[in-house]
Amino acid sequence: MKHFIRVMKALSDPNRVRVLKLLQDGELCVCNIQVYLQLAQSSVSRHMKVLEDAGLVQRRRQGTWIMYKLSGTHESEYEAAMLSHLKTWLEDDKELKQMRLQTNLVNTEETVCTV
Amino acid sequence: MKHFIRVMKALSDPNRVRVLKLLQDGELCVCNIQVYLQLAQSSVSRHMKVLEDAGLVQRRRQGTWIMYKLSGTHESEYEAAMLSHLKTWLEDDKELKQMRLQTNLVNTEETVCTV
DNA sequence: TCTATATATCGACATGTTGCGATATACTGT
DNA sequence: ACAGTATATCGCAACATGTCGATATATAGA
Repeated sequence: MKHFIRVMKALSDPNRVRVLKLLQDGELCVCNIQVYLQLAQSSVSRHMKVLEDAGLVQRRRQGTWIMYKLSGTHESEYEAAMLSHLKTWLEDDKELKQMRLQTNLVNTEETVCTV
Repeated sequence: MKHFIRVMKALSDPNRVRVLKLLQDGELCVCNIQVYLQLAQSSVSRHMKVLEDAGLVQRRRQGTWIMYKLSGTHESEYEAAMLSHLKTWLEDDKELKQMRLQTNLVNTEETVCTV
């Protein structure tokens, strides 16, 4: 029950859902995510910790960057199922579409973490 | 997005998840749910409102009782998918098992809303 | 209409969450 | 070792949530 609640809580915040949708297009570092969410760096960092604790994202260090991606291995079936659903859910969301267009732009600029 | 968040928030509280698991065994009125959750009546009532607003449960009045059951028709795919998952999820939870055993007991006593 | 029962709503309080800026930590390159 | 960059953590304020008791509302039956 505890872990299920943790996953549901992680998915209960719009900004965290936005991150998960962004990560569907590929790995991102905190500094990039910050640009899309328009939040303070400390806020983004905390959201990412919540997502990681829920088993929804994985991190790896690449120099000074921390790269986040959707979790591939799953502690429980909850994360796997929810990440799978999110691939199709919210695809029509205008705000998310707009945000992900920006993702593509940033990914082609030199500011991206192309490691 | 708004509705998705509403569903996730509704599922982010252990007591509300307990209610949904209880309702898998059949319709229940607030007074019965109150017994299982061991909460004040006003608290149960508010939890039920959250679940209803999320489209997860349906209510019908039967005299002075309000009978709640898992929602059959769904405004969005989120509720349907989550209710479907919950049928198999958390089935091994000891605390939930214990609670649902009590359900069976209560359902055979005259205290039940056998309408 | 009056009483009893079931449920919903209100107000208050404690706790949890989200946001921020400031600061600490970790790594890179010089 | 030092400076620069990226990320995490801390402390605080604002807001949301969960709980309760008290009260309001709705229905059934006398």
